[in-house]
Amino acid sequence: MSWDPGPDSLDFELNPYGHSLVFSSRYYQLLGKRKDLPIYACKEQFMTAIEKSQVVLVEGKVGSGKTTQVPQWCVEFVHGHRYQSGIVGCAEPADLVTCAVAQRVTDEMDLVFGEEVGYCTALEDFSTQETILRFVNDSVLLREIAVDPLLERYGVIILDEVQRRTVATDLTMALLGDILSQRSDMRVVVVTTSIQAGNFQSYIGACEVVKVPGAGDSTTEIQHTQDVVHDGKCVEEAVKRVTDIHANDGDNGDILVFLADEKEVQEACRRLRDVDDLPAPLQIIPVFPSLSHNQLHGLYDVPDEEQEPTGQGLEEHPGNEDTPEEVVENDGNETEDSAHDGDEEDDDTISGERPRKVIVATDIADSCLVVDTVGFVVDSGRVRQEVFNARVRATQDLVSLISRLSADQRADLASLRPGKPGKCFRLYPEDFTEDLAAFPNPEIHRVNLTPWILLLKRLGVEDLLKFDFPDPPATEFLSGAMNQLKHLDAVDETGCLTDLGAIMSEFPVDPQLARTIIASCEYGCCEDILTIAALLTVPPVFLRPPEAAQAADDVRRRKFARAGSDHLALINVYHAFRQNYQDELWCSSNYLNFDALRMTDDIRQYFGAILERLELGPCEDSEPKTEEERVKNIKRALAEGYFMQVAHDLDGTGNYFIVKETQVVQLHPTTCLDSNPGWVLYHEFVLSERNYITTLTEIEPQWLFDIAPKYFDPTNLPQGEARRRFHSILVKSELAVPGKPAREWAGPGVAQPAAPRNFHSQAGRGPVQHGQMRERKEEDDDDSKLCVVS
DNA sequence: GTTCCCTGA
Repeated sequence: MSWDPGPDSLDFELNPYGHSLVFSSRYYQLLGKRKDLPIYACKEQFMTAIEKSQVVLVEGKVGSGKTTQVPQWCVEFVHGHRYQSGIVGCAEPADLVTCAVAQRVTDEMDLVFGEEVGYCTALEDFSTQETILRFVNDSVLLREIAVDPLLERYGVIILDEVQRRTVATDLTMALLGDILSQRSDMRVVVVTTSIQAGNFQSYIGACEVVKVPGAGDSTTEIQHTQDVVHDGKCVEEAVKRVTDIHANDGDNGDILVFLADEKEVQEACRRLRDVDDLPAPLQIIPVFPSLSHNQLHGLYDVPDEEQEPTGQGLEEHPGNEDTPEEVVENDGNETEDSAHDGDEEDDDTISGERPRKVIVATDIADSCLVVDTVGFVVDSGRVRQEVFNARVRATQDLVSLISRLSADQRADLASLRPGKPGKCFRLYPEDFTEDLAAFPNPEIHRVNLTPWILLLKRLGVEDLLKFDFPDPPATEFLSGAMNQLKHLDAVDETGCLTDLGAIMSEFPVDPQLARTIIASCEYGCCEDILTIAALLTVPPVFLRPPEAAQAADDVRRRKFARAGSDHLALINVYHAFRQNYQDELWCSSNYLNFDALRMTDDIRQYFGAILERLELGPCEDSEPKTEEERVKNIKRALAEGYFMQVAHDLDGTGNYFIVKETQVVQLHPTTCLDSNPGWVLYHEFVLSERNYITTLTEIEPQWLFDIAPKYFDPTNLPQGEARRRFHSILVKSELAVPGKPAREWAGPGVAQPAAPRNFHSQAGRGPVQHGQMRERKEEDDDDSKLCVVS
């Protein structure tokens, strides 16, 4: 380790953690601000608590400084113990926040971003062996448990924003209980805006509790509308409210607007830019989760070169800063990873009068991103969330009302300016607040659990009913997930992980897709399936801007459509993108998402590296000889994973039946299919105005018997058309045993599950070894063994 | 004749 053990107090003049031993003036400048944070008064209490207790629960309102200060205190703790138990890991619920907080904390500690303090998200690992404080995305931490079951590199784990109740945080909290019992030297710090949001105290049991007193010197005045504002009117109403505030409320605090989703945010920003009779210019800043952290332009004031005139010794922090009036809790300080690539931001600066900011955000800004120059909040009270319908196994994106906790947090954000009161305008009537749920609904209650359950199985959880979930999901969710995993042969009849399931769990994708990737080795179409898998994993590649919808449709169908398969169309897009030198302009003129396509290669190579590591690869003898055979093999490989997601044409009118669910669905209009094939496999079933299945490939029903004979045994199917059809297919196929009545076809010896396949994997070579996950860069260079597709 | 993606890398 490259730092010297030093004094335990950060107030000492030498930096105990960094290479350069003397603190910069910037450090003191930030320290002054840190001392004003409400949480600063709790430091001693916290340090005593963590010495004494394995688990510390910290509760504090938004803006109290929890997210930036607690990790630093934990570093002091592990430093004091000479890192004997490990370093500090801090789990955050979103990538945007993970990186932003890491940058801010690096700055406050006067260290080097990516060295002593680093971060790790799905896409990036910006940390080293020397890192002592590592911010990680919560699902990345959960996956780390698979390779490091006792999380031995960490002496302290911080779970931040626990009240958001992401699946990954919930599961990690449950698993940590077990880890702590085996590691008496480890500490866990649970950080939340509200202990009540999950009965955390009774869930955790014995622990020390640190409650941060409220800031208290200013409160938010809240106004409600008289009437309900309907979904379609929210954007308009919010824009009107912003222009009103700007025209009439002179104290010039910034304005923070909460809308339901990215689409509304973009729409509101567009309208605000179009308003032409403003008394003074506004700086419009959209914020939503899929922004990359270097797109948070202007959220925090960034003087860049123009530092406060104090600046000596700031070389280590090019571009990192913020103004004195800003405290950032989780904040992203602005910018772009200066440390990554030195990208310069030429934002407006706050020299003199800066324009008033209007930050238009989704719920990601409820608690994770704090801007303390805000004086006005406009809250639509809504959020768009994915809701999984376990009965029909379909996702639905619904706009729902936020919880009272979120509503209160949003209001609190209006009064973080020292000594100045704030105002919150809620776009809903006052009596609505009584109908709001008190706390956010845990995500584990509303998403498809199949991938998460596979991960738990991989982590050695035997009995899910006995697993200590903070809030157990409905048994319907658990059994639905287990059934899917059984059909996929990922777990056996007794619920134990199979060898195939262990292999599937290596892939950071849905189990169906993992199964398809593995199957592609047998069908000699790895390269094509890896391309499809990568494209199904990145954000949608086809764009459809409202003003050019027709043109986008035309291009998609003319240039990329391929008979009978949207999946094959994706392959066409990928190759066309490469043939056109991965050109951004080419993408926009073809209505393709450049950012998504640019990510595809990395992900594709990563999946390929997993196959290699597992010693799974294309079988030479299964290489397709003809184009026709190649297409057929791709489709069959898809069917190996997605056989539970097939639908058949009911009557030639475009109404399709989902085989097992007796649901009638339509093919989504964006499909490239130009006719209505008899049988299709789909990637997703979305419930919206109508029931649609999307990303489709035509298949032959006979394949389904080969792949999953038991699943498609007619006697297991509901009464109806699908059953009749399978019956007749079966009669024609050689599987039919003459003279036996149909209902016995599923009997022993006739339609057994497919024999376990040889996955070319060496027995006993299962789990990933620690560290392999990040070694891919080297591996990738010699994957020449995988064939290249024309 | 029109869903949005919190996340895995």
